Amino acid sequence: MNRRPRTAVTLADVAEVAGVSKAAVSGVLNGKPRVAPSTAQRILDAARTLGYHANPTAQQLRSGRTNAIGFVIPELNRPYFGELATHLANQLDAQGQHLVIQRSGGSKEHELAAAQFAQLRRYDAVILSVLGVDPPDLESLGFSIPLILLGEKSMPGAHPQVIMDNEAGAHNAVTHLLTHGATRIVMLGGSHSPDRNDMTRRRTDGYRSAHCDTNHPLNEELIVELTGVGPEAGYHAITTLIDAGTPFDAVFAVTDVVAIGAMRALADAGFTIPGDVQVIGFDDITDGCYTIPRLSSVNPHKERIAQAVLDLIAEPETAPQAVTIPTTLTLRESTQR
Amino acid sequence: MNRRPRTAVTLADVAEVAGVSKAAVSGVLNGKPRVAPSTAQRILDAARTLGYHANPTAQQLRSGRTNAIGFVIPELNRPYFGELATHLANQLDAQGQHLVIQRSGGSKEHELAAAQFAQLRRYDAVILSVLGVDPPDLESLGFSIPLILLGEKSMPGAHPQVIMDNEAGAHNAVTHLLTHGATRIVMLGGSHSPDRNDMTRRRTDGYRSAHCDTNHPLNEELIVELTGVGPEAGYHAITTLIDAGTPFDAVFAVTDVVAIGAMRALADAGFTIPGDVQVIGFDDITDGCYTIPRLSSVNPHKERIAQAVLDLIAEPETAPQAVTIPTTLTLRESTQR
DNA sequence: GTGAAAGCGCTAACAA
DNA sequence: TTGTTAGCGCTTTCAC
Repeated sequence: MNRRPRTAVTLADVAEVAGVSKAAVSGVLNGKPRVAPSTAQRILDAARTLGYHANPTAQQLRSGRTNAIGFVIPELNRPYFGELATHLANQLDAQGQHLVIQRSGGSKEHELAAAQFAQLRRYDAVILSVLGVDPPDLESLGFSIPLILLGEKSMPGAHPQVIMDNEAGAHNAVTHLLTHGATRIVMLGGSHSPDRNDMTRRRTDGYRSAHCDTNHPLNEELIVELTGVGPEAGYHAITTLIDAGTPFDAVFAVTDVVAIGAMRALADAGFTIPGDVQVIGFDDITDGCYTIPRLSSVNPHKERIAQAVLDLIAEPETAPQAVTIPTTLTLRESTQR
Repeated sequence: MNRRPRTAVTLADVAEVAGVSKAAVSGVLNGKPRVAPSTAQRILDAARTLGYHANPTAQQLRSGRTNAIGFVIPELNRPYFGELATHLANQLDAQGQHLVIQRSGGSKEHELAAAQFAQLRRYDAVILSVLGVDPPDLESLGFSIPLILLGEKSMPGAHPQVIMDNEAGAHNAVTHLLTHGATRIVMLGGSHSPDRNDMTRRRTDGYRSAHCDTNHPLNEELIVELTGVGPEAGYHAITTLIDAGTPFDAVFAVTDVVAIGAMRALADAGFTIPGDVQVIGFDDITDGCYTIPRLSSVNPHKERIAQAVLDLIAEPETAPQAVTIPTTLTLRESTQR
């Protein structure tokens, strides 16, 4: 009478129909050649007839393995992460795994953290884009699965990490501007507080060092903090700057998305790009190839980042603790030649 | 000797330290007031001291519940899905659930389907953006969890669905163009084959009916099929059209992303927008507010779609089988007033 | 108010 | 070559 325990067909059902043990069914379905071909065929037939599908939850509880890699990102609608995720997913699909994406942001940071991090134990490994998460937080969570940090700056801790060379990238971009006629460069989305250790801060450091290395004066008023990460933040900040009468002849935006908002604000105010104002973004997203003018940008080499992450996952111990991926500068139409 | 079964702290460990049963621990941790306050406190202390985190896999196997909703989308770097996912995630976070995103596309469609759909059983419900999945496929998968279809056209089958009113949206957009000076409108990303039943086809239907209803002649040569879904596809198609000398005075693009590529191609060829050529896209993505000129678009009301999906998940049976969300037209700068 | 026991569906040892 | 057994870590009756 318990042929249908709930609604789904279980492995036990298949075993019963095929007249074999559950172990035999499990073996055949997982490609372990433990039984005679005739038995295997009988099992396969029974499974198909019943419409059996393995319960991944039970499989994981028993075997400890999933074929899923979690990727935790701060926002779901950011082109940079979308493109990076695509690279990761392509590689993982090819090796029979799959990528699963979750958002870490949302309303309150830490409230989510507690509940959400627990859920990450469902994955074989987790790629975590660190923003507000501090090392002590991570340790206190008692992470038992491989965790790869995708970050801005080397963080002390026991987890391997792939870090983008933010400072060098920003340095190159700003140096290019300074050596191509710019004297007053807005750092759009920069950071004034020296205690922060995030992407914003790292890129501002590069902005500063570029001025220093080329003996250009640096105006703190040109380092503009942003309240958001979307194009509207860049648009609003540039509009405010123009309205205030602050002169500038270039914009280095913390991300391409922000740069796109900035370019719109410049166009609305009647400035030409790159004639009146040059613009460089960061991330080299695809959208930048279709803006008017096409956006020059710091290319973080997402495909290399993805590869480095997967390598780190593949070789848990032997790999170096922190891999830094260098950036290059992609010049398009928003900067002077 | 089996105090540490593996590496993680289990509920049994907490029970032992607190000197209570596993049931008591489980109850307290799940907020079920079954024990005395003093006992509860002891359990909480023990859990914190040991750094206990519940194993979600085991919880699910036993209780059948996750707090995760799966969202399966065709590509990871499409703004429309990113924005829709953000709406869904915002709502779900607020009610203690979380959204998990996976890609259905990738290399081969059906090969993935088999392995991947099985994994979806890990979720309480799955929101599936249907593209190449046919109804028979779905049924054969023996889905045992609530499945919401997010689609273009009502599909026969047992699953509730939220459908975008593609045809009406396209009809409105094209009618606007036809009544504002356009006579030769390119349907960029249209479909010639009448047997398809996808988004492409639905929007082309609206394009056709708009011509018909307003007594405008329709040129099949202006219905251009695309090989991709990114801006490069729109860019390439428009460039080809211009090179071929095909005259046109408006473009209705199947998505905003394609429209953005088209606008770039028009600019490169020296056409003004909307003076020489008007452009309307579909999806009303945020990026459209920052293009030059700002992009007019069919607004599918993603927040309403998200709400409808969640309503359908919340009330499994009582809800209507298929909900259609109407679209509106958002006019910006890429069309004539 | 609390504990004991019975599994959820599966896999990995060990027996046969 | 195959079947039996013992759990993975948790929730949930049911007894006390």
